[in-house]
Amino acid sequence: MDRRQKKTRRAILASFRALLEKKRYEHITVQEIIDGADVGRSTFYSHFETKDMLLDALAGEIFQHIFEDDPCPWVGKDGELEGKLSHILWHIRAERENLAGVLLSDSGELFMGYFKNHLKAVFTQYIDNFTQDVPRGFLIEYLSGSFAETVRWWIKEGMKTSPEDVAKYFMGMVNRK
Amino acid sequence: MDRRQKKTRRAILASFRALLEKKRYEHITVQEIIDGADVGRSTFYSHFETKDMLLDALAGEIFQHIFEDDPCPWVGKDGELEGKLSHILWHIRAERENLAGVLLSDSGELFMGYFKNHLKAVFTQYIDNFTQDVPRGFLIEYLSGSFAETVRWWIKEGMKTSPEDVAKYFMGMVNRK
DNA sequence: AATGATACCGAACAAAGTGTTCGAAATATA
DNA sequence: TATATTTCGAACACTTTGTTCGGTATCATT
Repeated sequence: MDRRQKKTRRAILASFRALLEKKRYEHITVQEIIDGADVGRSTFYSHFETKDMLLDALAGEIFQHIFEDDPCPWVGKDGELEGKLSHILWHIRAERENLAGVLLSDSGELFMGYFKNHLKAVFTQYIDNFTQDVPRGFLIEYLSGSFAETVRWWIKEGMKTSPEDVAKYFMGMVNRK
Repeated sequence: MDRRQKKTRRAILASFRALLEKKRYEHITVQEIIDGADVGRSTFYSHFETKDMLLDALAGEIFQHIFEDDPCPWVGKDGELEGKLSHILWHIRAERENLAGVLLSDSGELFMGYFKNHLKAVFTQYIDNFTQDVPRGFLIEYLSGSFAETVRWWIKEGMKTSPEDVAKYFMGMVNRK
Protein backbone atom coordinates (compact mmCIF):
# COMPACT_ATOMS: atom_id res chain seq x y z
CA MET A 1 0.00 0.00 0.00
CA ASP A 2 1.29 3.41 -0.97
CA ARG A 3 2.59 5.65 1.83
CA ARG A 4 0.29 8.42 0.64
CA GLN A 5 -2.73 6.17 0.86
CA LYS A 6 -1.93 5.10 4.39
CA LYS A 7 -1.27 8.69 5.42
CA THR A 8 -4.49 9.95 3.86
CA ARG A 9 -6.55 7.13 5.32
CA ARG A 10 -5.13 7.71 8.78
CA ALA A 11 -5.75 11.46 8.53
CA ILE A 12 -9.37 10.93 7.54
CA LEU A 13 -10.03 8.44 10.33
CA ALA A 14 -8.33 10.71 12.87
CA SER A 15 -10.33 13.72 11.80
CA PHE A 16 -13.52 11.68 11.88
CA ARG A 17 -12.76 10.42 15.37
CA ALA A 18 -12.02 13.93 16.61
CA LEU A 19 -15.34 15.17 15.22
CA LEU A 20 -17.24 12.32 16.86
CA GLU A 21 -16.20 13.69 20.24
CA LYS A 22 -17.80 17.03 19.42
CA LYS A 23 -21.05 16.18 17.62
CA ARG A 24 -23.39 13.36 16.72
CA TYR A 25 -22.51 11.18 13.76
CA GLU A 26 -25.36 12.26 11.54
CA HIS A 27 -24.44 15.93 11.95
CA ILE A 28 -20.87 15.47 10.85
CA THR A 29 -20.36 16.52 7.23
CA VAL A 30 -17.82 15.27 4.75
CA GLN A 31 -16.62 18.85 4.42
CA GLU A 32 -15.70 18.97 8.11
CA ILE A 33 -13.92 15.64 7.88
CA ILE A 34 -11.74 16.63 4.93
CA ASP A 35 -11.06 20.06 6.45
CA GLY A 36 -9.82 18.37 9.61
CA ALA A 37 -7.81 15.86 7.64
CA ASP A 38 -6.54 18.50 5.22
CA VAL A 39 -7.50 16.34 2.28
CA GLY A 40 -9.25 17.01 -1.00
CA ARG A 41 -12.89 16.15 -1.50
CA SER A 42 -12.30 13.73 -4.34
CA THR A 43 -9.58 12.05 -2.29
CA PHE A 44 -12.07 11.27 0.43
CA TYR A 45 -14.44 9.60 -1.99
CA SER A 46 -11.62 7.60 -3.53
CA HIS A 47 -11.01 6.08 -0.09
CA PHE A 48 -14.55 5.68 1.22
CA GLU A 49 -17.64 5.16 -0.87
CA THR A 50 -19.81 6.97 1.67
CA LYS A 51 -19.83 8.31 5.21
CA ASP A 52 -21.43 5.08 6.45
CA MET A 53 -18.53 3.12 5.02
CA LEU A 54 -16.18 5.33 6.98
CA LEU A 55 -18.13 4.53 10.13
CA ASP A 56 -17.93 0.82 9.38
CA ALA A 57 -14.21 1.11 8.74
CA LEU A 58 -13.59 2.93 12.01
CA ALA A 59 -15.70 0.53 14.06
CA GLY A 60 -14.14 -2.45 12.33
CA GLU A 61 -10.63 -1.19 12.93
CA ILE A 62 -11.21 -0.57 16.63
CA PHE A 63 -13.03 -3.79 17.45
CA GLN A 64 -10.82 -5.94 15.27
CA HIS A 65 -7.92 -5.43 17.65
CA ILE A 66 -10.06 -6.12 20.68
CA PHE A 67 -11.60 -9.35 19.51
CA GLU A 68 -8.63 -10.95 17.81
CA ASP A 69 -7.18 -14.08 19.34
CA ASP A 70 -3.52 -13.09 19.48
CA PRO A 71 -1.46 -13.84 22.57
CA CYS A 72 -1.50 -11.39 25.46
CA PRO A 73 0.19 -11.21 28.89
CA TRP A 74 -2.98 -12.31 30.61
CA VAL A 75 -2.60 -15.72 32.23
CA GLY A 76 -5.59 -17.97 32.79
CA LYS A 77 -7.40 -21.02 31.58
CA ASP A 78 -8.20 -20.95 27.90
CA GLY A 79 -11.47 -22.16 26.53
CA GLU A 80 -13.41 -20.78 29.48
CA LEU A 81 -15.65 -17.75 29.46
CA GLU A 82 -13.88 -15.96 32.28
CA GLY A 83 -10.55 -16.41 30.56
CA LYS A 84 -11.89 -15.11 27.27
CA LEU A 85 -13.42 -12.07 28.93
CA SER A 86 -10.18 -11.26 30.72
CA HIS A 87 -8.43 -11.54 27.40
CA ILE A 88 -10.89 -9.08 25.86
CA LEU A 89 -10.67 -6.69 28.80
CA TRP A 90 -6.93 -6.67 28.50
CA HIS A 91 -7.18 -5.70 24.85
CA ILE A 92 -9.75 -3.06 25.68
CA ARG A 93 -7.38 -1.40 28.09
CA ALA A 94 -4.69 -1.37 25.43
CA GLU A 95 -7.11 0.47 23.12
CA ARG A 96 -8.60 2.72 25.75
CA GLU A 97 -8.00 6.03 23.99
CA ASN A 98 -9.67 4.85 20.81
CA LEU A 99 -12.57 3.17 22.58
CA ALA A 100 -13.23 5.95 25.07
CA GLY A 101 -13.49 8.50 22.27
CA VAL A 102 -16.27 6.62 20.53
CA LEU A 103 -18.13 4.83 23.34
CA LEU A 104 -18.50 7.96 25.48
CA SER A 105 -19.36 10.22 22.56
CA ASP A 106 -22.83 11.44 21.60
CA SER A 107 -22.86 8.63 19.06
CA GLY A 108 -21.92 6.12 21.73
CA GLU A 109 -25.01 3.98 21.19
CA LEU A 110 -24.01 3.49 17.59
CA PHE A 111 -20.72 1.95 18.61
CA MET A 112 -22.36 0.03 21.44
CA GLY A 113 -24.31 -1.70 18.69
CA TYR A 114 -21.14 -2.81 16.95
CA PHE A 115 -19.64 -3.79 20.29
CA LYS A 116 -22.62 -5.91 21.32
CA ASN A 117 -22.62 -7.73 17.99
CA HIS A 118 -19.03 -8.79 18.52
CA LEU A 119 -19.84 -9.82 22.08
CA LYS A 120 -22.80 -11.88 20.96
CA ALA A 121 -20.51 -13.94 18.78
CA VAL A 122 -18.18 -14.54 21.72
CA PHE A 123 -20.94 -15.53 24.14
CA THR A 124 -22.57 -17.71 21.52
CA GLN A 125 -19.33 -19.63 21.29
CA TYR A 126 -18.49 -19.84 24.99
CA ILE A 127 -21.93 -20.29 26.48
CA ASP A 128 -21.90 -24.08 26.32
CA ASN A 129 -19.89 -24.53 29.50
CA PHE A 130 -22.39 -22.30 31.21
CA THR A 131 -25.51 -24.30 31.87
CA GLN A 132 -28.44 -22.26 33.10
CA ASP A 133 -32.09 -22.53 33.83
CA VAL A 134 -32.89 -19.72 31.38
CA PRO A 135 -33.33 -19.74 27.59
CA ARG A 136 -30.08 -19.59 25.63
CA GLY A 137 -31.20 -16.66 23.45
CA PHE A 138 -32.10 -14.67 26.50
CA LEU A 139 -28.75 -15.42 28.08
CA ILE A 140 -26.73 -14.24 25.09
CA GLU A 141 -28.60 -10.95 24.80
CA TYR A 142 -28.42 -10.45 28.54
CA LEU A 143 -24.68 -11.06 28.76
CA SER A 144 -23.83 -8.94 25.71
CA GLY A 145 -25.82 -5.99 26.97
CA SER A 146 -24.56 -6.14 30.51
CA PHE A 147 -20.94 -6.70 29.54
CA ALA A 148 -20.96 -3.85 27.04
CA GLU A 149 -22.47 -1.54 29.64
CA THR A 150 -19.97 -2.77 32.21
CA VAL A 151 -17.11 -1.87 29.91
CA ARG A 152 -18.57 1.57 29.26
CA TRP A 153 -18.82 2.12 33.00
CA TRP A 154 -15.22 1.00 33.36
CA ILE A 155 -14.04 3.46 30.73
CA LYS A 156 -16.16 6.28 32.19
CA GLU A 157 -14.55 5.69 35.57
CA GLY A 158 -11.14 6.18 33.99
CA MET A 159 -10.34 2.48 34.28
CA LYS A 160 -9.37 2.86 37.93
CA THR A 161 -10.50 -0.70 38.58
CA SER A 162 -8.18 -3.42 37.32
CA PRO A 163 -9.32 -5.63 34.44
CA GLU A 164 -9.22 -8.56 36.83
CA ASP A 165 -11.60 -6.84 39.24
CA VAL A 166 -13.93 -5.86 36.41
CA ALA A 167 -14.05 -9.46 35.26
CA LYS A 168 -14.63 -10.45 38.87
CA TYR A 169 -17.51 -8.01 39.32
CA PHE A 170 -19.04 -9.17 36.09
CA MET A 171 -18.73 -12.90 36.71
CA GLY A 172 -19.84 -12.29 40.27
CA MET A 173 -23.04 -10.67 39.01
CA VAL A 174 -23.64 -13.43 36.52
CA ASN A 175 -22.90 -16.37 38.75
CA ARG A 176 -23.39 -15.18 42.30
CA LYS A 177 -23.85 -17.74 45.06
CA MET B 1 -55.52 21.54 21.34
CA ASP B 2 -57.12 21.90 17.94
CA ARG B 3 -58.37 18.74 16.22
CA ARG B 4 -56.32 19.64 13.15
CA GLN B 5 -53.16 19.91 15.20
CA LYS B 6 -53.67 16.54 16.83
CA LYS B 7 -54.45 14.94 13.49
CA THR B 8 -51.40 16.43 11.82
CA ARG B 9 -49.11 15.56 14.69
CA ARG B 10 -50.34 11.98 14.75
CA ALA B 11 -49.93 11.66 10.99
CA ILE B 12 -46.36 12.91 11.13
CA LEU B 13 -45.42 10.60 13.98
CA ALA B 14 -47.08 7.64 12.27
CA SER B 15 -45.28 8.31 9.00
CA PHE B 16 -42.00 8.72 10.84
CA ARG B 17 -42.50 5.46 12.69
CA ALA B 18 -43.33 3.63 9.48
CA LEU B 19 -40.17 4.96 7.83
CA LEU B 20 -38.04 3.93 10.80
CA GLU B 21 -38.94 0.32 10.05
CA LYS B 22 -37.58 0.66 6.53
CA LYS B 23 -34.40 2.72 6.87
CA ARG B 24 -31.97 4.19 9.35
CA TYR B 25 -32.90 7.41 11.09
CA GLU B 26 -30.25 9.57 9.48
CA HIS B 27 -31.31 8.51 5.99
CA ILE B 28 -34.92 9.49 6.49
CA THR B 29 -35.70 12.86 4.91
CA VAL B 30 -38.32 15.38 5.91
CA GLN B 31 -39.70 15.07 2.40
CA GLU B 32 -40.42 11.37 2.91
CA ILE B 33 -42.04 12.04 6.25
CA ILE B 34 -44.43 14.68 4.94
CA ASP B 35 -45.19 12.60 1.85
CA GLY B 36 -46.16 9.69 4.07
CA ALA B 37 -48.16 11.95 6.37
CA ASP B 38 -49.68 13.84 3.44
CA VAL B 39 -48.82 17.12 5.06
CA GLY B 40 -47.28 20.35 3.80
CA ARG B 41 -43.67 21.17 4.34
CA SER B 42 -44.29 24.33 6.34
CA THR B 43 -46.78 22.44 8.47
CA PHE B 44 -44.10 19.99 9.50
CA TYR B 45 -41.78 22.75 10.63
CA SER B 46 -44.57 24.46 12.55
CA HIS B 47 -44.92 21.28 14.60
CA PHE B 48 -41.29 20.23 14.99
CA GLU B 49 -38.31 22.53 15.01
CA THR B 50 -36.09 19.86 13.49
CA LYS B 51 -35.93 16.15 12.73
CA ASP B 52 -34.09 15.54 16.00
CA MET B 53 -36.98 17.14 17.89
CA LEU B 54 -39.33 14.73 16.16
CA LEU B 55 -37.15 11.85 17.34
CA ASP B 56 -37.21 13.20 20.89
CA ALA B 57 -40.97 13.59 20.72
CA LEU B 58 -41.48 10.04 19.49
CA ALA B 59 -39.14 8.53 22.06
CA GLY B 60 -40.65 10.66 24.80
CA GLU B 61 -44.18 9.67 23.86
CA ILE B 62 -43.40 5.96 23.82
CA PHE B 63 -41.39 5.79 27.02
CA GLN B 64 -43.62 8.17 28.92
CA HIS B 65 -46.39 5.60 28.96
CA ILE B 66 -44.03 2.86 30.02
CA PHE B 67 -42.42 4.64 32.92
CA GLU B 68 -45.39 6.42 34.38
CA ASP B 69 -46.62 5.36 37.79
CA ASP B 70 -50.28 4.85 37.05
CA PRO B 71 -52.12 1.83 38.44
CA CYS B 72 -51.98 -1.43 36.51
CA PRO B 73 -53.42 -4.93 37.00
CA TRP B 74 -50.09 -6.25 38.21
CA VAL B 75 -50.21 -7.28 41.84
CA GLY B 76 -47.09 -7.30 43.99
CA LYS B 77 -45.20 -5.50 46.68
CA ASP B 78 -44.67 -1.84 45.99
CA GLY B 79 -41.42 -0.11 46.70
CA GLU B 80 -39.40 -3.14 45.72
CA LEU B 81 -37.32 -3.51 42.60
CA GLU B 82 -38.99 -6.68 41.42
CA GLY B 83 -42.40 -5.08 41.76
CA LYS B 84 -41.34 -2.01 39.86
CA LEU B 85 -39.86 -4.08 37.05
CA SER B 86 -43.02 -6.14 36.74
CA HIS B 87 -44.95 -2.92 36.54
CA ILE B 88 -42.71 -1.69 33.74
CA LEU B 89 -42.87 -5.01 31.89
CA TRP B 90 -46.62 -4.91 32.03
CA HIS B 91 -46.65 -1.46 30.46
CA ILE B 92 -44.16 -2.60 27.85
CA ARG B 93 -46.45 -5.37 26.75
CA ALA B 94 -49.31 -2.92 26.44
CA GLU B 95 -47.13 -0.81 24.11
CA ARG B 96 -45.60 -3.71 22.25
CA GLU B 97 -46.46 -2.57 18.72
CA ASN B 98 -44.94 0.85 19.26
CA LEU B 99 -41.86 -0.45 21.03
CA ALA B 100 -41.18 -3.33 18.65
CA GLY B 101 -41.22 -0.98 15.68
CA VAL B 102 -38.46 1.20 17.08
CA LEU B 103 -36.35 -1.17 19.19
CA LEU B 104 -36.01 -3.79 16.44
CA SER B 105 -35.44 -1.24 13.67
CA ASP B 106 -32.11 -0.33 12.11
CA SER B 107 -32.10 2.66 14.46
CA GLY B 108 -32.73 0.41 17.42
CA GLU B 109 -29.59 1.43 19.27
CA LEU B 110 -30.78 5.04 19.22
CA PHE B 111 -33.92 4.10 21.10
CA MET B 112 -32.01 1.72 23.36
CA GLY B 113 -30.15 4.82 24.51
CA TYR B 114 -33.38 6.55 25.49
CA PHE B 115 -34.60 3.36 27.09
CA LYS B 116 -31.47 2.87 29.18
CA ASN B 117 -31.58 6.45 30.41
CA HIS B 118 -35.09 5.92 31.75
CA LEU B 119 -34.00 2.64 33.31
CA LYS B 120 -31.00 4.24 34.98
CA ALA B 121 -33.35 6.62 36.78
CA VAL B 122 -35.44 3.70 38.00
CA PHE B 123 -32.50 1.64 39.21
CA THR B 124 -30.92 4.67 40.83
CA GLN B 125 -34.07 5.05 42.87
CA TYR B 126 -34.67 1.40 43.75
CA ILE B 127 -31.14 0.21 44.22
CA ASP B 128 -30.97 0.98 47.95
CA ASN B 129 -32.74 -2.19 49.03
CA PHE B 130 -30.26 -4.09 46.95
CA THR B 131 -27.00 -4.24 48.85
CA GLN B 132 -24.12 -5.63 46.87
CA ASP B 133 -20.41 -6.08 47.08
CA VAL B 134 -19.92 -4.14 43.84
CA PRO B 135 -19.71 -0.37 43.18
CA ARG B 136 -23.08 1.37 42.91
CA GLY B 137 -22.23 3.08 39.60
CA PHE B 138 -21.28 -0.23 38.09
CA LEU B 139 -24.47 -1.84 39.31
CA ILE B 140 -26.71 0.80 37.76
CA GLU B 141 -25.04 0.63 34.35
CA TYR B 142 -25.02 -3.15 34.51
CA LEU B 143 -28.70 -3.47 35.36
CA SER B 144 -29.83 -0.86 32.82
CA GLY B 145 -27.91 -2.50 30.00
CA SER B 146 -28.94 -6.02 30.83
CA PHE B 147 -32.59 -5.19 31.42
CA ALA B 148 -32.86 -3.20 28.19
CA GLU B 149 -31.32 -6.07 26.28
CA THR B 150 -33.59 -8.52 28.05
CA VAL B 151 -36.62 -6.56 26.94
CA ARG B 152 -35.37 -6.43 23.37
CA TRP B 153 -34.92 -10.18 23.42
CA TRP B 154 -38.42 -10.54 24.80
CA ILE B 155 -39.88 -8.43 22.01
CA LYS B 156 -37.82 -10.21 19.36
CA GLU B 157 -39.18 -13.54 20.60
CA GLY B 158 -42.71 -12.25 20.05
CA MET B 159 -43.31 -11.97 23.79
CA LYS B 160 -44.05 -15.66 24.07
CA THR B 161 -42.72 -15.64 27.62
CA SER B 162 -44.98 -14.07 30.21
CA PRO B 163 -43.93 -10.81 31.87
CA GLU B 164 -43.70 -12.67 35.15
CA ASP B 165 -41.27 -15.20 33.70
CA VAL B 166 -39.19 -12.46 32.14
CA ALA B 167 -38.95 -10.71 35.48
CA LYS B 168 -38.11 -14.05 37.05
CA TYR B 169 -35.33 -14.75 34.55
CA PHE B 170 -33.94 -11.30 35.06
CA MET B 171 -34.03 -11.30 38.85
CA GLY B 172 -32.73 -14.83 38.76
CA MET B 173 -29.71 -13.71 36.78
CA VAL B 174 -29.13 -10.75 39.05
CA ASN B 175 -29.59 -12.52 42.36
CA ARG B 176 -28.94 -16.17 41.76
CA LYS B 177 -28.20 -18.43 44.68
C1' DA C 1 -75.45 30.67 9.48
C1' DA C 2 -71.95 34.42 10.07
C1' DT C 3 -67.54 35.66 12.06
C1' DG C 4 -63.03 35.89 13.75
C1' DA C 5 -59.18 32.98 14.91
C1' DT C 6 -56.28 29.38 13.87
C1' DA C 7 -54.07 25.86 11.15
C1' DC C 8 -52.85 24.16 6.80
C1' DC C 9 -51.25 24.41 1.93
C1' DG C 10 -47.87 24.96 -1.64
C1' DA C 11 -44.77 27.27 -4.16
C1' DA C 12 -40.68 29.65 -4.12
C1' DC C 13 -36.31 30.64 -2.06
C1' DA C 14 -31.39 30.75 -0.13
C1' DA C 15 -28.17 27.95 1.95
C1' DA C 16 -25.77 23.84 2.76
C1' DG C 17 -24.45 19.07 1.75
C1' DT C 18 -23.67 15.11 -1.51
C1' DG C 19 -21.24 12.64 -4.80
C1' DT C 20 -18.87 12.89 -9.48
C1' DT C 21 -15.68 14.37 -13.06
C1' DC C 22 -11.30 15.68 -15.00
C1' DG C 23 -6.89 17.69 -16.06
C1' DA C 24 -2.89 19.33 -13.65
C1' DA C 25 0.43 18.76 -9.98
C1' DA C 26 2.78 16.05 -6.59
C1' DT C 27 4.80 11.85 -5.02
C1' DA C 28 6.12 7.10 -4.94
C1' DT C 29 8.63 3.16 -7.21
C1' DA C 30 11.92 1.02 -10.32
C1' DT D 1 15.30 9.60 -15.04
C1' DA D 2 11.02 7.45 -16.40
C1' DT D 3 6.54 5.72 -15.25
C1' DA D 4 2.69 4.66 -12.53
C1' DT D 5 -0.14 6.10 -8.85
C1' DT D 6 -2.20 9.31 -5.83
C1' DT D 7 -3.80 13.69 -4.65
C1' DC D 8 -5.55 18.27 -5.57
C1' DG D 9 -9.09 21.62 -6.52
C1' DA D 10 -12.44 23.57 -8.99
C1' DA D 11 -16.60 22.96 -11.23
C1' DC D 12 -20.81 20.49 -11.73
C1' DA D 13 -25.72 18.66 -11.09
C1' DC D 14 -28.40 17.13 -7.59
C1' DT D 15 -30.65 16.58 -3.02
C1' DT D 16 -31.96 18.26 1.42
C1' DT D 17 -32.88 21.80 4.75
C1' DG D 18 -35.38 25.37 6.87
C1' DT D 19 -37.97 29.81 5.97
C1' DT D 20 -41.39 32.97 4.06
C1' DC D 21 -45.87 34.39 2.68
C1' DG D 22 -50.35 34.95 0.56
C1' DG D 23 -54.29 32.19 -0.10
C1' DT D 24 -57.48 28.55 1.51
C1' DA D 25 -59.73 25.39 4.64
C1' DT D 26 -61.22 24.32 9.20
C1' DC D 27 -62.37 25.30 13.92
C1' DA D 28 -65.00 27.40 17.99
C1' DT D 29 -68.37 30.81 19.19
C1' DT D 30 -72.39 33.44 18.89
